[in-house]
Order: sequence, then C-alpha cells, then structure tokens
Amino acid sequence: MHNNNADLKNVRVRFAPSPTGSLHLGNTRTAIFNWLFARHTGGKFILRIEDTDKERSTPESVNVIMESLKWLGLDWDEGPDAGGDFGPYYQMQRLDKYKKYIDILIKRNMAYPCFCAPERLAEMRHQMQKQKLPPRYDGKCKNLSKEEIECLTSQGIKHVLRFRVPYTGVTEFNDLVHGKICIDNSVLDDFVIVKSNAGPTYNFACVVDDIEMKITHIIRGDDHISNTPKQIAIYKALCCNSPEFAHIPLILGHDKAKLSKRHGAASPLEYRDMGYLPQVLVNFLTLLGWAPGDNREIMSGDELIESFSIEKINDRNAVFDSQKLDWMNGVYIRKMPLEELVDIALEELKKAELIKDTEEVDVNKISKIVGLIQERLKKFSEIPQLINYFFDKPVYEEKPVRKFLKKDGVSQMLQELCKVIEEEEPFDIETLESAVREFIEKKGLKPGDVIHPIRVALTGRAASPPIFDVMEILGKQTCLKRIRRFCIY
RNA sequence: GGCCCCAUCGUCUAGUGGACCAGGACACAUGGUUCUCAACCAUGUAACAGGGGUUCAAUUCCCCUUGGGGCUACCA
Repeated sequence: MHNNNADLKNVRVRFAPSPTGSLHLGNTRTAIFNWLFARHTGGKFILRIEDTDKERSTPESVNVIMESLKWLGLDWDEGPDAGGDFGPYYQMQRLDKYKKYIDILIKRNMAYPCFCAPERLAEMRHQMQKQKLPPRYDGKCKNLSKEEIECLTSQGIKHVLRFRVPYTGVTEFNDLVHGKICIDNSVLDDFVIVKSNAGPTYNFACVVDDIEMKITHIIRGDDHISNTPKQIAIYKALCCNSPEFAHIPLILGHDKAKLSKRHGAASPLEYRDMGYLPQVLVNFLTLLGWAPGDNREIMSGDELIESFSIEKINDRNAVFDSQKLDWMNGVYIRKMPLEELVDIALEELKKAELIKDTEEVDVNKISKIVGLIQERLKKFSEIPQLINYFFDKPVYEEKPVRKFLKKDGVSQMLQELCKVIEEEEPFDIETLESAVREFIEKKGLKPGDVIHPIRVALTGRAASPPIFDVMEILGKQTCLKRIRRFCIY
C-alpha cells in the first residue's frame, strides 16, 4: 500500500496553497519543510495552486504567495511560471483530468449524485450532533435508481457527487511524524467530490493531482489528519498507492489557537516590510517543530538543508514567539557586512523622508552612522527612528530633558563646555574625548554629569550610541548649536 | 456533541529505560564592562500535568483522568 519509506531517491513533494489570501506563517513553514525535504533528498519541490474555491480565489493572492516564496528563497522546480511535465499547476486548469477520474468512480459505483438541499443537510447534521452521533450524510440519495436520478435531473434540481466511503473497518496509516494513526470508518462521511457547480472539492482534486503529479510525500499541517482517511479511501477506489504522509504540528498564536489572520501581521511579505531578513524567517520557522538535535539554532539555509529530516520533526504544536524572532534577526544583522546594511538603511531613510530621493548622499557618513547602530538593531524598520537626529533637529523627549538639562548648574556647565569644544581641532573622537574628560576632571565632576546632558542636548533622548562618536559625525557647528540651546536657562 | 492529535522551564526545544537532583536557546533577574542604550561575558530563577501500572530501574513503555489543540462545509 505505502511506498517504501527508505526510498528517498525520487522524492517529489508539493506545496499546495489555496490562493484565498496571503500566506501566513503556518503555511509558510509547511512550504519550508517541503522545500527542505526536497533539497535535502535531491528531489523535486512543486508548487500547485489549489484554486477550486471560485468565490475566494484571486490572482492577486497567487502573486502574493509566489512573491513570498521567492523572497524567502524557496524556489520551486515545477509550478506556475516554472513549468514541468505534470502541469498545468492550477487546479482550475485541470478539470479534464478530474473528469477522467470521476468517470472511473461512477463506473465503479463508488460515487453517486446527491440532490439534497443544503438546508436539509444542515438540519440533519444538527440533529445528529444533538443525538451525540458522528455527523455524517444519512444516505438519502445513496441508492437512487436510474429513473429517480433522471427524474430529479429533468426537474432541474442541482446535485453534487458524493463519494461512497467504506462504512466498516478501520483506516490505518503510518504517519511519518505521528506514527500509526487509526480512524474507524464508521465516522467517515460520504463526502462531496464534485460540487453542484461541477467543480471538484479539495479532498478529491488533491488526491487526483497527487497521483498524477507522482507525489511521494505529503508534508502538510496536522489539521489535515482528519482528511487523510477520506483521501486514502479515494486512492484505494482508484487502485493507487497512497504517498507517505507527514503531518506537521501547527503553529499557534499567543492565545494558543491556530495561527490565522486574527493574529496580526502574518504574511512573510509583511515581515519583510517590517525589516526582517528572509534567512531569519526560514531559520526561525524551521526551528518551530524541528530541531537538529545538537543545540544549533543559528543555521544557514545550506545547514538546514544538510541537517533536515522528517524523523526529527516533533509532534507538538508550537507557539510563535516574536520576541525570539526579534533576537534572531538581531543576530543576523550583527553578522551582516556593513555595506549591505548601509544599502538597506538608505532605503529606510528615504522611506522615512529623512533623506530625499534626489539628494546626493554621503555614503561614508551614512556608513559611520549605521555602524553605530548595527549592534542595536532588531529590525530594519527601527533604523530611521534610531538615527533621525543625524539628519534632522532632535526631537527632545521631555523626561531626559528635565532630568539632565533643567538641573541647577547644568546650563552654566554647558556654557563652559562649549568653550572647550569650540577650540577642539581636529574634531574627532579621540581629541574630543580627552578634552571633555579633562574638563570633567578639572571641574571635579563625574563623567555622567557632563556626558548625559551632552547626549540629551545632541540627540534629544537618554540613550544613544557612544556620545563622542555621535559628536564627531555631527560635526563641531551642529554640536555647538544644539548644546548652546540649553545654555540659556 | 463526535472523531483525531498532543502533553519537559513563561516560550522554542534536547532527551527514545539507568550517563538527568533533566541540557541548550529566547525572555526575565543579578553582577561585570561602560558615558546611556545595545552588544558582550558571568551567574541565577524556572519544567518532566495528575493517578495507576510494567520494570531491579521510568521524563522515556502501557492505561485512565485532566488539560490543550485540530477537524467536524458544495473552504482548502
């Protein structure tokens, strides 16, 4: 029945999102696991668009999904815009293929038309739940005669096609993550395989495509476990081997519910826009439900590919922890070549209108500034806010101003300090620091008594990179101007 | 309600009967460094859900309870 688990020679896995919105982190990780598995085994990673939901599927969503995967570096070997021998890769373009299998099922009496109205079905389910019974189709149309079918059809009553599931016995399969899973067939439902609009449903189209596309391993979320027996039943009815199944745990939000759009920013593209690195997202998401087993956490794509295996996927749901994501992004940023970070910073600064598009930028100066905040960064979107005082007048925060500048004697002290600063030449870190420290000593003050007020005067806030570095970049005139503002109290 | 999956620090995890008074990471706390913040270093707080078995020995195997999650559509 099953393929040989050990046979990893011709692995073919697919990521099959439905284009009904943007990708969220749960789907994204499913894509990552499939991709890692394909790359680890030297197999093929296939992208298939499951657009059978006509009402909700949109081309925009397809674009977002593809853009997300591309940004993350998850390249597919077959799929829309990549081609392949098993296309088309949009389900709505594969209707003729489904037709072929539907005919087989009808011929074998494994499928039957059902004319029941949705209202009746809803009521039926409701009643069954009330009676503490598993909700399943009651079989009203199960044994309609040819004449009855013709009669109902001629009246123009819409119908769906239901699959005749086995009502006895047990469906058992070996899940690569969970081990043996058994489901009693008595809880299975004669589910719909063709809708009244003649479109295939997920559980049917998915099986047909996986057969036709020669998929060897289905790696998907835990939430599909309950679909699996139904799909296995179709494989059986079609006399086809089922692929291996690996149901990976779900990613949960902080409320411990399955991650969904409700949990705020959820799509990879949104993370991109917030200033996260794609490698970080891949690294972090892979670690949600999988671990190499040797305490490594920061891992490159190649290392992940090298170490990845389905056996090491764990079977517990994981809560998404954005704090740890931030930490990891910070680690990657610190390791990043400065020039690369400067390019990103330039973009952020333009976005924040701290520098103009047309402006000739002093890259040397910018890279000095960016160098000062590299180790302080968690995500790129923080850049403008962190260094705005280099480009604009500082925004003075009330608290530090009160604490460090509006204190007795401070303005007097700053006035004297300005005289010292004024004479400094060259205006660089070393000269500045020794002069200011000499000043501090001469006045019998503590370093903080002078440095804190300078910081607030120059940056507007209580925390900044080392102040002499800041002063050097700001230049003498700007420093004097900003400090003198506080000499008149 | 029915069925399924799961159960180690707050969070992500290591652990597959003895090497575990349970290891790593994030977060948190304290100290060091220091002009602040960050980074870095050191230290610390913190977990095997509960109850039964099996075994010479259970975090590890089995059962029950409890708890959490998922599915229960002419969505995927």
